[in-house]
Amino acid sequence: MHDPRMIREQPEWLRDGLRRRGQLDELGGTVDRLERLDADRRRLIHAVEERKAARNATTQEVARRKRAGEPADDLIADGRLMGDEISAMESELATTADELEQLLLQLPNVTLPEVPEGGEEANVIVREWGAPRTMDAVRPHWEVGARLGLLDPERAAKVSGSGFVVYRGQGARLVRSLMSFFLDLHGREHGYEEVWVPSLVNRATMTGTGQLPKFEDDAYAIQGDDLFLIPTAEVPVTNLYRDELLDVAQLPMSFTAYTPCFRREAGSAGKDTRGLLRSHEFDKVELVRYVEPERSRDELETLTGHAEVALQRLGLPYRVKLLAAGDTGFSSAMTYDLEVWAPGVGSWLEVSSCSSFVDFQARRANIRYRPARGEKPRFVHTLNGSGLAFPRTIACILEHYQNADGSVTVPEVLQPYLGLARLG
RNA sequence: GGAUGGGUGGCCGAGUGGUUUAAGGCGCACGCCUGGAAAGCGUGUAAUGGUGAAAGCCAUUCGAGAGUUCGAAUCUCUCCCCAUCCGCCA
Repeated sequence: MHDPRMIREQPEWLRDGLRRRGQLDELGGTVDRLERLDADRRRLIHAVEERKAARNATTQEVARRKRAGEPADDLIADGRLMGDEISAMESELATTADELEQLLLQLPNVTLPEVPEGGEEANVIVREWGAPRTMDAVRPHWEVGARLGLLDPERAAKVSGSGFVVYRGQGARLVRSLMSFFLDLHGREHGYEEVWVPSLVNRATMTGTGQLPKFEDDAYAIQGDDLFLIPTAEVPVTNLYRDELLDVAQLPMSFTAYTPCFRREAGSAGKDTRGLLRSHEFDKVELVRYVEPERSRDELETLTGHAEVALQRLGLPYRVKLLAAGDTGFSSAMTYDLEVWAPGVGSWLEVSSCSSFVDFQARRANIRYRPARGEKPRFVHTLNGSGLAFPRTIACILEHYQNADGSVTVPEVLQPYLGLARLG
């Protein structure tokens, strides 16, 4: 969410942000409407507060006369009249403020100046690491997984439906190994505090990070309890400090968490769903940072670097893609995707998305800090990124490390966790 | 699921219709004291919105919403959340 003050102070900045996302035609009218609503709102506030100040003065005088034993009936009648005027104007104000907020919640974040304009065709590969393996004689991971008994898609469909995964035997242990490896890497080496958080969260939490109200259809809701299954650990972890005022000495704060992630994937049914490419439930280790505003740009590089180390240790060739404005998520100001080459599928798979949200989430979630004693509280900047998502990482391991005999060499860094050098 | 008790500023906590314009404490800042420090003493210390060049002024905010009233932290209603105990239970 944006600062309402920005509507009147920098409406062109907002319009330009929408233009760069390619959404000016769609949402430009909203900005016009917001400008009118903001003017109305301030006019009403002014009028209401003037009446309230007058009523307060009257009320004080009534109190004084009562104590002095003097009659006050005339003032009480005045007060009643003012009360009626105030309620009329207040209800108009409430309508205006409510509409303003609803519209404001619909506007995406404005991307940073260095983010290229346009849609996904304008994405930029900023660097590459490792040598992609050719597709010759490499089977896709679902075939490898079936042959080695790592996956059981039929029974997954039976117990849950399409879009769910059952890992078995060495496959199940591979999942557990990744969880330990990623948490150890970020917790012990990169200095993140490891946290273990609920997978069910309330409505306020989902609103704080921007999943609600706009994307309610994408989330699984729990019948009868107004709770939601988290789509990512970003949601509970970023909301740990919702409605808190932090001391500047606490910053930066960084957390890493493993959680399952649940996504309805409404609207993407049938797209890239083979094997482990896209499912309704998957596992992920997430990185979340709370930082001072001045540092958030640098911190995005730091966080992205931490996610990259995970891929480097696994020896998987990847590329870093800076998303163009139109491809950047609703809440994000700048996003790098990490994509790993999957030689069996023959495409780059997104295994991490690292974003700076600047103050967009902190404003919604009301996470502030005091820069120095006596100074006004400011919103922190929040960042997060996957470090990493498991299923596509597993897909790439099964393809990149595939041997001619159908077995798969376990990346060296995972061998102590898995207790195996080879799958199959 | 049942019972009881709660939700007040950065934190703790008093407060049952009008000097609450939210007491007091902790923490913090500054000053006094001191060789220096601690202790002690004194002073100050909420957020948000509106307005203003600024100082300031005005308004709002005591879990949320609605109501009663000239006036609500305080009374009424609805809802949410938390704690403890009981029940159930991995």
